[in-house]
Amino acid sequence: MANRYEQIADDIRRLIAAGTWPPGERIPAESELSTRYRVSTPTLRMSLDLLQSEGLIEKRHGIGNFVRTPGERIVYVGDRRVGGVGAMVGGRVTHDITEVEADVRLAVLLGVRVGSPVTEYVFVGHQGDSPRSLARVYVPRAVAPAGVPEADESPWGDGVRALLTAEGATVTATAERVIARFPTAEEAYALNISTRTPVLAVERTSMDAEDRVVEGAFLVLPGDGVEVLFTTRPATPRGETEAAG
Amino acid sequence: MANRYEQIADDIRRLIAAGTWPPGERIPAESELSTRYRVSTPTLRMSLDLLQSEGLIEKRHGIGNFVRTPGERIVYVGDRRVGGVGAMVGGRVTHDITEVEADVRLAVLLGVRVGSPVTEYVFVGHQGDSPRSLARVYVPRAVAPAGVPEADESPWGDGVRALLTAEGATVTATAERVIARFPTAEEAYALNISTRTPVLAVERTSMDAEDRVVEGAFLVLPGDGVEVLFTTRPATPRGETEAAG
DNA sequence: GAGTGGTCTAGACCACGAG
DNA sequence: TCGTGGTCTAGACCACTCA
Repeated sequence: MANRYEQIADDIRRLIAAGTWPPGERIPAESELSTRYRVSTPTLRMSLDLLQSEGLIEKRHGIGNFVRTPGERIVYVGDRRVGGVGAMVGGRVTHDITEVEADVRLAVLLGVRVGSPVTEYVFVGHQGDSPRSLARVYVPRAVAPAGVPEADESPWGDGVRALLTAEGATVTATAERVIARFPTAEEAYALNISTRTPVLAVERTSMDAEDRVVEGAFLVLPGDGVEVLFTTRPATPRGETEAAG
Repeated sequence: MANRYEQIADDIRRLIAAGTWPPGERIPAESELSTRYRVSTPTLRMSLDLLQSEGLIEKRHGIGNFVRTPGERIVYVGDRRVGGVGAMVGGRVTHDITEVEADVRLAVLLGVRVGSPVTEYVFVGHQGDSPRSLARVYVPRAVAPAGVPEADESPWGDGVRALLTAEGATVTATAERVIARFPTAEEAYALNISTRTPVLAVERTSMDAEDRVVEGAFLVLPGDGVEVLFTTRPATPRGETEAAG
């Protein structure tokens, strides 16, 4: 026999599938649901945590829990960093540039010495009101001076790569390492998600022909609203509508 | 001010880093920790959930919580499916073959009609005692008859691809879609993880030269013990030792 | 101010693993 | 049997959003 909170998640999942609450609509308040299912608050919240991680509902603090529109996931396409189906449609990207010194983590990522000068570009991608991606892109000053990416509509830092090419540091290879974890407090705040929403953490390094690391990045993408897609060639996207069954 | 459970997670993280509890060792029981930090059970468990998702501790029901050995993550290498550093070292792979009919989800993945005959290969990769990967690999019967992958030490179904080549269905392109979510009850059971451990879910489709889908797979990898690596070329792996800082 | 989700309490009982 | 982690209760109070 399944746990109580899984039973409840199953039931709500079924109700959403049946169209009881259409996409975009608010589902009953947690207090009402916990009364209806005769469970306590933490138990009900475990159910909602499951549904949220599946991308079926979206939590909005102080407002309510909402049924997600299917296919609303934005797509990070590995290697070519091109927006996929619905990627950043009507979206907005904010960025910020700082000069920093490499800490241990950065030094390992970029293959430079601790304390080396590095340019940090922070991109926050928004879809509608909510932030959907956090990208911290780093370029060693030894590779290229700090520059302002122009008209950058990419939330993953494409503009930075364009700058690199202009500096003669063309990217010929990319490695991307992906793990699933919970966000740090800062990441959760920046992405406006709960600290208990799983995120995809992508660690990217770009190298030039001499195998020198010319760019590194830490990407944090909310698991409930983003997918990462890797293909061995340009590829025609197939059935992207299958949200999360 | 950070939440109480994040403060506690920070403190335990610091103690682990300081070597108070060496890798492989049990940390104090949850009841003791909740007494020490003067918090209730659910609060303390939220802290441990964070540490678990970072791969710092491993929970064993009925035994205790253990400090993970750093660099213990196994590596799924996208596109070429080659074990990376430490991948399946001393590991063991079990597999199981069944004839099934395509349900809706499978039909979408493989581009076949619902009810079409499909061969299902289930691989469970183990590292030491604990399962670390669950791969469900599907091949339409129209592409190739069911076959037994020989001496398959790959937990991702490499042997199946070898079979396909033998049948004249050579894979020329692969697309891999990655999301982060919580596991289903079945997945959590198969992987021996809690239902609140984030997992990486990889949906893979392999195509031949005619763009026919010759293989599809659903991979479920525990977020706390696996990473997914994608590179644009064979690549020499760099500093894989940085476990999860 | 009213309603919502987020955090937290101080326990209880169950399921699992080892001796 | 005993100690462990897993689930769950029936509340409380805080933080956020909107009218």
